[in-house]
Amino acid sequence: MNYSIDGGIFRFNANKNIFSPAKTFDCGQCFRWNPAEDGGFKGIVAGRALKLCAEPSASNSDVLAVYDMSGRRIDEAFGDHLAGYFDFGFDYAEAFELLSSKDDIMEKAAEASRGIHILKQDFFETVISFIISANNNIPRIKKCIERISELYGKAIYDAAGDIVGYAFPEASALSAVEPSELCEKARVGYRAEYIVRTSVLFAENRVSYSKLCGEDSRAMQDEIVKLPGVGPKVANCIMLFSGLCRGAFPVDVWVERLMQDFYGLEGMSRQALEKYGKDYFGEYAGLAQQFLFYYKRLIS
DNA sequence: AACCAGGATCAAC
DNA sequence: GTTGATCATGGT
Repeated sequence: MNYSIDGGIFRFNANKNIFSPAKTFDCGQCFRWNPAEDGGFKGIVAGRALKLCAEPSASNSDVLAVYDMSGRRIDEAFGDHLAGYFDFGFDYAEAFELLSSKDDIMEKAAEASRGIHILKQDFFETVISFIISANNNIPRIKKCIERISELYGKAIYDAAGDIVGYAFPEASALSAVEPSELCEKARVGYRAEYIVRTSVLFAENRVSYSKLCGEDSRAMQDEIVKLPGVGPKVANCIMLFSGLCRGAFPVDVWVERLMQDFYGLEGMSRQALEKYGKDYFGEYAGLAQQFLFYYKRLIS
């Protein structure tokens, strides 16, 4: 194990691949983490409002502290849950070395992306979030998700009894919403019907994380693309960012461009690029995609 | 005012 | 199986 945990304080073994909250939250995989005034981060995970300490500096690069919004440490059980959420059990150093040896571009992208982790996010929340992401931009995606949470999610309170945030809604709650209402109030546009129809499938237990996690990645993707509003790109995002499959390789406009610019792959369909990425980068293709995505946006 | 945003869907070929 | 118009919204 490359970390220990005590009362919400994570201590890492000193190494060059120390977890970077800033990069991890900024690479487009999650939508409910935001920078705090003091350099830390605030976010909602599993129905809890959390505060992370500032990005570890050079002087204390081995510590990460997590608190609730009243400044209290989180309990042990939730600390274990967060260790899974932040993917602290995975050997990023090994994956880093493997990918860096692929080519010079990936080596640079990996170096720039050092510290990015692939979060294991709640399956239903990830599905709905990336349905919203289709043909949309990140600031507006975040606004839509916050509005949906405020409208249909449970309120989260601090020690003083004040509301400090809203959990992402249960499938049963979203499944009962009228699409026209979701469109008007949450401003999700034509995606409203997809969101409700998909939520119904979850509420009826027609699809679940536990049913999918045993399958191979092909069968997994074939099942997930059946969800309304979910195509190949969104399905790959769901598999990657909910912890189902590290070999997923989402191809969007950015990846399409960078595969042209970085690797000279012109005139290829997104489906062809997805296959190319999975074959070329292998079992950690999803991490490679995140490195390239982060690197491309960094230098653009 | 057109164009774009971490695309999906349906019809037409 | 693969391509093209269409989709609602807000920012530039």
